[in-house]
Amino acid sequence: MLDDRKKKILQAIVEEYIETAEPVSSKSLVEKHGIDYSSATIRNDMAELEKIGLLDKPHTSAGRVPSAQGYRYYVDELLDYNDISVQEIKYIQSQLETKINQIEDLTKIATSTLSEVTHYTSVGIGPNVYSQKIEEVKFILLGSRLLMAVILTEDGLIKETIIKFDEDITQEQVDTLTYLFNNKLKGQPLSQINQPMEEYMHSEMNNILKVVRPVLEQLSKAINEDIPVYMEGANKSFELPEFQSLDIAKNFVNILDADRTKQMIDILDDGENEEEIHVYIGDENVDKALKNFSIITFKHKEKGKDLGTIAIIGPTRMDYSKVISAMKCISKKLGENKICNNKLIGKPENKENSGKDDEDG
Amino acid sequence: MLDDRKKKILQAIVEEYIETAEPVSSKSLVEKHGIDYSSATIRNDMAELEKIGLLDKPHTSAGRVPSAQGYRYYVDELLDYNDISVQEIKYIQSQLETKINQIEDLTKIATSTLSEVTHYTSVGIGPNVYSQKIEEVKFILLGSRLLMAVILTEDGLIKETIIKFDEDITQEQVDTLTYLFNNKLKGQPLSQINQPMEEYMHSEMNNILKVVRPVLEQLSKAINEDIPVYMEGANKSFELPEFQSLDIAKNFVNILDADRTKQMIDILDDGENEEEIHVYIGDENVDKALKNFSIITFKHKEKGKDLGTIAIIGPTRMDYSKVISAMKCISKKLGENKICNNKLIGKPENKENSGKDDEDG
DNA sequence: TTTAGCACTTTCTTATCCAGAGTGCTAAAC
DNA sequence: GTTTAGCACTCTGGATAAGAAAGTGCTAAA
Repeated sequence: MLDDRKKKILQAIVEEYIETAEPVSSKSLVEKHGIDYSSATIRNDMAELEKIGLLDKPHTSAGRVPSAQGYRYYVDELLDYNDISVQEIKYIQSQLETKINQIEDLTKIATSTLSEVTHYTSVGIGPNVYSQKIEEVKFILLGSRLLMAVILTEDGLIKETIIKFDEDITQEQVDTLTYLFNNKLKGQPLSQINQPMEEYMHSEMNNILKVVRPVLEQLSKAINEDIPVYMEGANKSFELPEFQSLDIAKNFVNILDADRTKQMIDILDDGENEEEIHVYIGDENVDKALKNFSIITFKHKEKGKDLGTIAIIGPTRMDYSKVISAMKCISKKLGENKICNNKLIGKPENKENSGKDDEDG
Repeated sequence: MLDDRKKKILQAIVEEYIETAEPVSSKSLVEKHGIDYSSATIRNDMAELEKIGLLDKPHTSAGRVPSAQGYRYYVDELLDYNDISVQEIKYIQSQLETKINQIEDLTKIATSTLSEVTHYTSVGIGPNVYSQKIEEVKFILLGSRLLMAVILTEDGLIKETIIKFDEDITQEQVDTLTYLFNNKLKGQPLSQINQPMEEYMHSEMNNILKVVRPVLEQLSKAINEDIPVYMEGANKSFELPEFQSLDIAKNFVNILDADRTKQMIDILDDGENEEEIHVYIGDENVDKALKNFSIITFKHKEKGKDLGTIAIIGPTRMDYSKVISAMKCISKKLGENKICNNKLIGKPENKENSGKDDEDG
């Protein structure tokens, strides 16, 4: 355990470094942070903090810089969760009050709002489709060879995709399809849409198989590929001093581009069971390419339903306090509004009757 | 007009510079490019080419570098349109043979293929929705307060959006809606969806107005916002030597991020009437931020229908020859396949009967 | 018209020096 | 035992200079 003075020193160094990006000297702590000891005393403490691994030294005659562990200690023990101004709170609220029609839109808005408020790069991904359960599948004939499938999940997610056939299909076939799919798939998770269906269909109705197969193919393709990814403020990161280093800048672009989808989802959707906000500092990230970056994720849930994940990616010298405060503010607002419970899929709701919360059951 | 030797010199300088990114000396032209004159002679020619404005000199004792005008001359007069290997052609063909269900998917695939082949950053945008004419509008009730609208255009574009209501709506209302919209909008361009409709509806049926208004709002929102933008290989650009300059790198990120959508569309959808491939070199670009970059656009058309635009963005020192060759190859393949004419929207087609081309009319 | 030759210019690299900033340690003060 | 003043030591970063390398432009000759 650190004594109070060491805590104060560590906090001051972290905050000063986050603000200035310059190594922090013992003298500046006395002068700017009101730590009422001589610089020599502070130097002794700094040496010890370095020995424990909470501080680093770029070179002998430079000031100190927080290590990854130092940031970790700061985040776990010293953080201020209210580092957000009234204006910012109001801005967040106004943004999230926009009328939205789909959960994905909400994730998108939250992603850009978060980037606006924090001035960091944010990435939002849609909810984990795989585990969601199917409520209904609708098929709409758009042309004689063109079919649209709309999947509604119990969590209120809507996913549509288009299937093109090589031959004409009839409304009758579509009706059979609708019956079959709903009969078999209702209540099943989307991940189940692959093999078992085909087998089932095979035995069930042989003559409709040529219709079923392309539908299945396209459905699983849509489920696997179409997880929406939103990104905001990639350019903001380039204004940060650490992006003077070409290597870091390159690395960053590589992370965001290319397999950003897969990469991110793999990383972000990892810790399922714990708190809604997670902080991964520097080399705590599984991916080695992220060793100079920190990621803060926020999983948007409502009554246990996964509604998407929003993340901030920035240098390890990140304003953790600000980011986490903003996330908590967004989280609170989302919770208050209840804009994204299953009323979104159009179930009747009694606006004025606030007496009873009609849950399913 | 340039004499043959000067042309040869200009071409050699452009190509050498594109390859190496280093100013080209008179000596290297003799040694590496088989121009059979002494370096002094070449120097004289180079001085003249510089006087006409086709070459630049970073400083007195450096070699020469093509100016924007120099690249322009090269592109207009000296370009090789077959700068693409058999393997690359095969790769392009294999990529474009993937089964696709929507025109947008084709644009997406073409965008990534182009980036793969050229190693530059490519951007693809969907067709210009605004001018497309409506073939049919379908409404599907997804829940008691949730309506999906699907717009089919004459060019085979499919655009769907979701409208959420504050009150329950009935199938009857939806039917009326369908009748009204199709009656009024068929054959109209999408841009017409805004005011006139509302006025019409107003006089027509007063009691359905509360349903019509949100539908109109959401439809025009969808039309205005949802022009898909695909980007591929942003990270590839960062490997180029010009991206050592932080300013250029920053600029690039700014162009691609933020208002990339608007910016790009404004720039790319400019020259309507001319050829399908356009080259904008350095300060030829309207946007000043692009003065260090060149953009090559390729408008994908079929029977006069706009099916999207694909662009390559890179430094002015770009392999124009390679990019244009690849685009022509993609263009040819797209034309051969006819995968994206209006058969895509499911109209019957006689595969074996190649006798008559059934156009509408 | 072309070319050999050479002076001139500019960049790039390397070395050296010096000021500035900050630490670590020792010995004294509290 | 804790804190502090003082000072030697270390490392960076900017300025300056010198010399090598690369290329040009121009002149005079082929």
